[in-house]
Amino acid sequence: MAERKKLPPRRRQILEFIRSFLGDNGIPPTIRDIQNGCNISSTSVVDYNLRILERDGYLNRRPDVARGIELLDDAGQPVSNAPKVQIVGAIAAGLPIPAFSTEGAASSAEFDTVEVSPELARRYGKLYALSVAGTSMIDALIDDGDVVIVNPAAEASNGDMVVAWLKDREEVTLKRFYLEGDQVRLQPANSQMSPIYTPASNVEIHGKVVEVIRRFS
Amino acid sequence: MAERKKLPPRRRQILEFIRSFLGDNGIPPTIRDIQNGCNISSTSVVDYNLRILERDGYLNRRPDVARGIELLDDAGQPVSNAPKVQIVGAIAAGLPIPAFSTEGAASSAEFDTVEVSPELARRYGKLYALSVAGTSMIDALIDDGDVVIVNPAAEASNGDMVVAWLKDREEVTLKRFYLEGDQVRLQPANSQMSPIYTPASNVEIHGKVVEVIRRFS
DNA sequence: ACCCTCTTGAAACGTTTGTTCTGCGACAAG
DNA sequence: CTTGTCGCAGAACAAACGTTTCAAGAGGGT
Repeated sequence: MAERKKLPPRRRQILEFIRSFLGDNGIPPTIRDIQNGCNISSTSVVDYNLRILERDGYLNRRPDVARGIELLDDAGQPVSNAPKVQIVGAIAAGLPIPAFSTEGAASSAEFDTVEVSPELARRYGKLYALSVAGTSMIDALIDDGDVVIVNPAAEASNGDMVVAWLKDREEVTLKRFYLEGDQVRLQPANSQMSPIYTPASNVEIHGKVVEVIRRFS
Repeated sequence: MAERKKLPPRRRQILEFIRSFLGDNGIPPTIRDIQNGCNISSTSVVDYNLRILERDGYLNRRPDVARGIELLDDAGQPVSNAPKVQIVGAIAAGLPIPAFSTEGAASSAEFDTVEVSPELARRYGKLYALSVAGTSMIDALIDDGDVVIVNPAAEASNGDMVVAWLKDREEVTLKRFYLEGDQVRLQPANSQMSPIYTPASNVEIHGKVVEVIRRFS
């Protein structure tokens, strides 16, 4: 059981449709939803393929239950509908963020992801995440291994924690943002550290930090 | 529309049942699921009450669709099936945690809650959360306002971040736990701070910290 | 008493939806 | 050629499920 072989296009299509239907509607599709969504001529074909997908561990089916399809992940666990945020790179002392291009790579399994609470994803739209390598952000109470959730769309207001790109130093930091005339003050969370003053033209705001997550073990 | 009045017991019961059914099965219940689950004698009674619940903004119904019930939150937004963790109290310098009784209060709306990623809830079973008041945990890189997710069931192993109750001081701290003979060493995350050494009998481990969440704005 | 709204009860109806049966064509192995 | 498996097609069946209708009790106000 649960032999995850390579999928024929038809079954890949069905699986993909179930995923998107679940995302759009919050409930699993019926056999006939799948039939229409995948341009299949008969419900028996859908049933046939679902049967195989179940045998191979891609999903569970509750017999005689409407919309009884339940997707499984690689570990055979029920898949959650929690939004996943891509970890687009690591942020480290003085190092630029690799692969920052938010567009282009529409591939899904390319990056690591973190699950965030649906509430977050609802409040802000598109989010991305950065993992923090090293203790360079320790003054912002952010440790090695922490994950920072960033809202790229937002305009920064005074007092916001932002991901700031310093052009002259070619480095990224997490600081509180204050615009003072045409100067920018970047204030570490730790008030004992001194702030960075720099011309506004030297600063590129890459986003607003909305959450920091630290996992143990 | 969406007049959220006080609910009669029957409708409260139905709403509660839908919530728990959704948590247990991942899909919404049918009319007859509700009928059986709430010991109601007729489907028309269920429909009658669902109709009112929809009018008052507690849920949406997709007409003629099996399991077409969608719960709404106070803001009229679709409610997520993300697990919610109760914030059972605040943890502050030297202050005991109020209302630590994990049992007893089975009421749902009694506490504030935080949504956590389903993955967390799957890995550990029951979780609770503490909000941190004040900067007493700053040495553990935990700020004022941070929320700490705790697994109460776990046995603490050396190196785990734990919620420790110090009987003699009558206070709670977050430290890394090391059992050394019959002594316990509680090590602050900040290595510049000195650890606490105390007899094992003086320490009560209230749980293992599995995640720290910091929200901005 | 009457009228009114809210709520429950029983049953039936019709759609939605999962299931099953039979047959067909493609293709590879023996 | 025969056999077997895989995938598709069409149709019909049966269970699940939302919906509707009609009736009646419970309480409150006039």
